[in-house]
Parts: sequence; structure tokens; C-alpha cells
Amino acid sequence: MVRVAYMSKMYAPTLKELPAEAEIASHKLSLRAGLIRKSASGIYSFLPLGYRVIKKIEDIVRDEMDAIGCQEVLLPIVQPAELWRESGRWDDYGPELARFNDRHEREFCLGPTHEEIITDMVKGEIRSYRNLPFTLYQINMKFRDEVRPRFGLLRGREFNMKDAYSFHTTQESLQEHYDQQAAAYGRICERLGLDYRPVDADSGQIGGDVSREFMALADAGEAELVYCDCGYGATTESLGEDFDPSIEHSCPKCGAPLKLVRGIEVSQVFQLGTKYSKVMGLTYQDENGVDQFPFMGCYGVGVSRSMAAVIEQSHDDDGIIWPVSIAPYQVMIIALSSDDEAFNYADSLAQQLVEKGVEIVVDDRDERAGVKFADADLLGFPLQVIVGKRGFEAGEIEVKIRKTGEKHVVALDDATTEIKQLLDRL
RNA sequence: CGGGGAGUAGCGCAGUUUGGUAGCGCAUCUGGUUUGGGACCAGAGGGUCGCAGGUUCAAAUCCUGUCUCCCCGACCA
Repeated sequence: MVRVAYMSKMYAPTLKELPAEAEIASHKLSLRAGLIRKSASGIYSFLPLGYRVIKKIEDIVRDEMDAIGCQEVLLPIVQPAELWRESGRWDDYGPELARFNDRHEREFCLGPTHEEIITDMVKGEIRSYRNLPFTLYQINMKFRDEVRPRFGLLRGREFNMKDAYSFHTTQESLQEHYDQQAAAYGRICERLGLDYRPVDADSGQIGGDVSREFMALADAGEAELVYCDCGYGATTESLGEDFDPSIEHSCPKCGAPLKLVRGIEVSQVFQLGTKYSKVMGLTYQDENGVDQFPFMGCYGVGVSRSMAAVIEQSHDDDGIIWPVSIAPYQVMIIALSSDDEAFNYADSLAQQLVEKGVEIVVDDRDERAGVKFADADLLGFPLQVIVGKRGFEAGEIEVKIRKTGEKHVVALDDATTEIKQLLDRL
């Protein structure tokens, strides 16, 4: 059951002053709005409002994964060294792989990605070509002991990620699913309200031959990319050392001048081929009873990083501007008057809206108007409904659209429907 | 790992040069006045100055070591 939330009860410690540790907008605002708190370098706790956003992003990702036939699982974070020795990555991965021994001196690592675990798991179950293709995914914390964590959630060491792994009998089947994943990733970016570009990329540590990344455009992004309005895009890294960013380049597809920008890598799709199935001995029997190695793909979405990317792209001097799709609450009702009648009206309006499926938080705190307005802007709810004594006595309330700042005066009796309509238009 | 910066009250900072026993703003608590854009007045609480050694009559301040955090670079599914 969905309930009205109240600011007076909410654990949402906002900061008036800029945190000294943060440099970029998304990091500053995540801290100021009380979405996250740091435990150690690159390691964060998610507070109620931040975790609501994370869960909403996860639900969008789940919806898109389920829509293309993927099935959700949950894989272990703690993984035995032997699997990583099998794949060769125990030695190859380097110090980014966090390792430790258990009480019996057996070696383990914290999963930075889950190819080994899933390949091993599937190995016990796959017998026949009839079992293929299929795709499993999970949404889980990853740990990578990054050389230099920075920018809050943009490059953390522990982070929330969706990772999917697909298994196929043919390259064509892999290609087909890879395309479906890429299309789903485009839809995910759109539903998150991101300004993004898909680009050709390196496959790096994960390995494999073909890879695309989805870049949220942002000056604070760590990646550099080129793109063209015709649809072409590539990371400058993938273009190799001979790419000179100081001179203008033309699009290899249409010849138009390429744009050079910075971006945040929010997701990536890979074709792994038979790299992991071969090295870890994952086989199935084909129609002729002959053992074959499945083709594999893997597909990742940085969930916590996506949250930071959205803030990076959608904020102003006053705070965050959430898209309706992932706002922690869609509407904040600011109860300005302590007058019983006006407050009771605000509360009943909240109840009515909740019953219509709108997520509502009421600022019922005993604070001055300025404090409430400032927090509402900082927290970035798409709509602010202002219920004050003066307006209430005149039979009206005010609805402010966070993004544009425009205000609508609404009659008390029409409030529920008007708010619903304004929300639907955002 | 190389280069740079920083650890002093919950947060943001001053004090370190020139050692003398810790301060400001915000926040918190109490009382009062306020109440549509981060109020005002009066009072109060809160810090082994990151940690460990050392020098000294005396260390936030000087010396040595160490830990942590941030930025640039290297690195990065």
C-alpha cells in the first residue's frame, strides 16, 4: 500500500553549505540533498530519498530487461578464486580485484563483474542446444578497487549495477540479442531523461570483440567521445592513439564534421563470443551430439552512476530537477500554514492524490516558508504544491513546476485533477 | 604509484608563520518575539585540534612516523 510521506518524519538531512569533499554538481547535490553519505573513499550509503531513486532506476531497468525476455537472478558478491584462475583473470585483473582469505585460508574476491560466476553456474545445467538461447541478469553491488575513486557516485569502488549475460548457439543469435539489449539500453536512457549517445567502444578488461557504450553527455564525464548527427559515435579511446582531438574530424559514415564532447558511460553492451565458454569449459551438445561452446554476450547498466548522470544533466543553482520517472516523490505538498483548516486540507489532498497513484510527500515541518521552499527546490520534486493560509482562504492553492519555475493558481476543488494533469504533461 | 592540497564541535572555516592551554558562522537545546523564499533577541550544551611518538616549563602550533580524505596524472566493464 502506498502511503503519504511526511518530511517531519523523513530521514533526509539536507545541507545548507557545500560539502568540502565534492567538486562536481551531481556529487555536491547528492550530498546536500541527503541522498547519499560517504563511508570511505568511493563507498557510499544510500539514504531514503537516494535509495528510492535507485529503486526506481532498477525498476525501469527490470522492465526493459523483462520486455526482451531476460530473467532476473541474484549472484554472489563473494566469489572463489578458483573460478577466476580458470578464466585467467585472477592474474590478469590486477589490484582492482579485491581479494581476501577466509578463515580456512581459502582465497576469494569481491565480484567486480560476474562472467566467471555465471558461466560456472550455467555449466552445471546446460546440456543441449534446446536449452539455448537465454539471458540472465541481476541487479547487485559490485566492488572494484579503483586506483582513484572520484566524483562521488560517478566513479565509486562499490556500486550498484545491472549485469546481464546471454548464451547462444550461433553468432547470429548473439547478434540478435545484442541488438535487443542495445535497443533496451536506448529506451532506458530515454526513460531516465538522459541526453545520451551510443558509441563504439573498447571492450577492455571484460574482453570480446564488439562493444557499444551509452554515454550521457556531461562536461564532468570522464570519457571523451565523438559523434555525428547521422548516428555515428565512438569513444576517442577506441579510435586509437593516432586520433588527434585538437583537429577537426569528419564522420566516417556521412562525412559531416564530428562533434567532440565529454560523457559519462552509463551502460555498455559486449559480444564476448566464446572467450569464457572456452576457457571455463562451458559446452552444450548440438543437433549432431557434438560438444559446442556457446556464444556469450554481457550487458551492464550502472544504476548508481546513472543516478549521478541524471543529476549532472538536470539541475540548477537551487538544486536537483528530477524527471518524473525517477523522482523520489512526484509531488511535494508544502503546508505553509499551521492553521488547522489549511493543514487538514493539504493532508486530505495528499491522501486523495496517493489514492490516484501519485507519490506524495508533505512538508509538514514546523519551519519557515523560506526553508521549505529552499529544500523543495534542492530535493527537486517535479511539482510543488503550495498550500498557504492566504490562498486557502481565497479558495486556491499554487502549483509550481520545478523545472520551469512556472506557477499555476488552482481552485481547491480542482486541485486533484489539475495536479494529475500537470504531472502527466511533464 | 608520481605531483599538489587538506584533516580543529554535526557542517563550513579561522587560529599554525612568531609555542602560552581553542574560536567564528551555520546547525542543536531552552525561553521569548516572529511566520509566503534559508528570521530575530537572550541564554545553553558540544572539541583528548586525525593518530602515535619526540622536543619543551608549556604543543592545534616545532620535529619524526603513520592513517585518512580531496584534486591533477597514470589507470578505468
